[in-house]
Amino acid sequence: MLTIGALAKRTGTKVQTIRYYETIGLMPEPARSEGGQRRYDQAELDRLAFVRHGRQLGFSLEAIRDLLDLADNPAQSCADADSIAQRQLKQVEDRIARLQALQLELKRMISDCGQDSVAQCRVLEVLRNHSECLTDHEAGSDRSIGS
Amino acid sequence: MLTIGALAKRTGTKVQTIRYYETIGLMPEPARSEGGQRRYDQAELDRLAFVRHGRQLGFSLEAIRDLLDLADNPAQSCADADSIAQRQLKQVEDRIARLQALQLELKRMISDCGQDSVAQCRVLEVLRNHSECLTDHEAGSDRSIGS
DNA sequence: TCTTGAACCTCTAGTCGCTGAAGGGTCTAT
DNA sequence: ATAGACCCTTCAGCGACTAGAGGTTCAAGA
Repeated sequence: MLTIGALAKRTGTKVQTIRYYETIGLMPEPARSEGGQRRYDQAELDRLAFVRHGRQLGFSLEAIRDLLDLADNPAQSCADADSIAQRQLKQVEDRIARLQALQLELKRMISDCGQDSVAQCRVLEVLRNHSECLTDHEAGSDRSIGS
Repeated sequence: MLTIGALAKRTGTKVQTIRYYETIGLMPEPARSEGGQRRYDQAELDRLAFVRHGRQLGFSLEAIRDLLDLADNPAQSCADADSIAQRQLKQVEDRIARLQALQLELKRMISDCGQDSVAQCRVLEVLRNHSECLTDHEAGSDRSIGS
């Protein structure tokens, strides 16, 4: 029987994060000690490890919820899990492409900047004039892979 | 004199976002019509364009605030603007590296999955066993470039 | 001049995935 | 018995918006 602190240490999660996962129903309500403290067993440790690993791979909590459901029903086809992973891969690839365009633009902007006075600064100039950019960098939404 | 809607359209920004920028002091309080509606001039259009372009390049609003200050004081050296841009470039490069590691892991995970039953699903298996991963993918914080 | 309806206003709350802090209670080792 | 490390709940905050409710203003057409 693990305390929440021990579970946190073993999975590299913060204590508050575990409680947060419980409030949103991603982790089950655990057993409690006499005094009301949470006590976890192996199944809960496994589940949390699964969640954390999914997060490290950039899956959203919603995606992880779906993957957990699949993992809990071992009879059915794994096509669903595959398609969730495919979607995630595609998102990662899109993000990489977008970031590489930004990287190019930033490099160009910086290398042109001779660190003169602000009046002729390339960095500021480029920000002022989008037309000096090579790419569109419209940028869709991009948030992910927390901590 | 532009209405907020016209300004939004010209800069590709949502109306609410402009008002949000005003509440956090990134955009000045504009003039108002008799009836109390916001009215913008060219200087404000330029400023908003600068902000949006900075966002597209992945700068945080804090970084943009600093860049705006620099742009407003054209006498001083542009080394500061340069270093803000350098920092941004470094962040982008780190993010790319991390995403590429994820990409590899996801690809490996997916290609091993023959879409059999969930019991043997590679995707779920990999999530269960971090030890099957090639990389550490510890992942620092990663959020950026909202649109 | 009146009316329509699109666009504007303020204010509040929600998004995602946590994180931190306040103000307490519990557990365990000495 | 007591110290102090750990645990509890609850609430607020982060960044950068986004959405909605409920009301007002504006410009154009009849």
